[in-house]
Amino acid sequence: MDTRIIDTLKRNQLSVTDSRKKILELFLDQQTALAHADIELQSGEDFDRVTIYRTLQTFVEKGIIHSIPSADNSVRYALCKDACSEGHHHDNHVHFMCDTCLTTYCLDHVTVPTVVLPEGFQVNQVDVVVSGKCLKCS
Amino acid sequence: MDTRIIDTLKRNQLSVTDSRKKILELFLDQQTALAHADIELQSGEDFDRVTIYRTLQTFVEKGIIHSIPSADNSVRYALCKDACSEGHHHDNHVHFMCDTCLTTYCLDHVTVPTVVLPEGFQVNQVDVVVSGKCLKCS
DNA sequence: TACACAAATGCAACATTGTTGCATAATATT
DNA sequence: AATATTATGCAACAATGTTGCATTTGTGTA
Ligand SMILES: [Mn+2]
Ligand SMILES: [Mn+2]
Ligand SMILES: [Zn+2]
Ligand SMILES: [Zn+2]
Repeated sequence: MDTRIIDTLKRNQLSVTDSRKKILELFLDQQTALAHADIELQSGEDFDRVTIYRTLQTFVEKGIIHSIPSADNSVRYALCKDACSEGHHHDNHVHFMCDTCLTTYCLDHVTVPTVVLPEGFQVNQVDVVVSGKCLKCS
Repeated sequence: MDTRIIDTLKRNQLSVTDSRKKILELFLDQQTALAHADIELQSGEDFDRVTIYRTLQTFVEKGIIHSIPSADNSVRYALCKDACSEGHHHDNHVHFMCDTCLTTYCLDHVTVPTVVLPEGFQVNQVDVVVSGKCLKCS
């Protein structure tokens, strides 16, 4: 059942450990984004905070998850569904954060628009974060 | 010379205090965004950290400055140039954050595109944050 | 200008969040 | 099974953010 989890870890040359399996499982179970605090709470068996920080960092580097900017000093993370790889993220979809319940969604089917910048600015990545009321909170 | 500063404060029913004058001055002098830490450093005369937090919060509420989301857990702030007012921000321009020098720019002339969301999502605000290399770092 | 009221500041104490080094434990390789 | 490699947990620390309260400062009025 967790072959998908193990596969993902191995494909990314990561050793298969309890914390990595559990944290990756959380992301797979969830269709919304997770903050560090969410993981700390939901992981059940408690891993050290430091381990969670390091695991998230590793997953981002490997292109397993991507980070989502926020205006409230709490970055969230979500699974990469596209073909992201080490150092190369291609998650160009829009994110939605509910003002009420703070749930953050990856809107995989809403792609980020092209933005034309003034002369001199070199675009690396475009993040679009929409806030408002989600389906449940309307 | 600082009549503009005093005017802005009075127009927003804020009493004119040293810290508010100084912090607002910093924003007026600067064309880029400022994080809490920047203000603490640049304010010269040292105001208590708490005062800076509260001043930033007040300025955001009054529509004097707006906050800019980031993917690195450090929200930045910049002057509102549009007609923002208490509880009603209208800063619908794109922001640019340099990966190299971390400077954050308000691209006042680049307006955020319209984003069409799936059924059920109610849009309140759209934030577009572009990262890459700025003019100085190219 | 002096006074009284209202509001902002500074301080202390605390909470939360994030970072680093290192010994130990777990995993992968042979 | 033995070894080499890597991740984990712990401790100690740094940075960031929050709250209550006494004191100071600013504002409107006498
Ligand atoms: Mn996403
Ligand atoms: Mn701006
Ligand atoms: Zn919601
Ligand atoms: Zn730069």
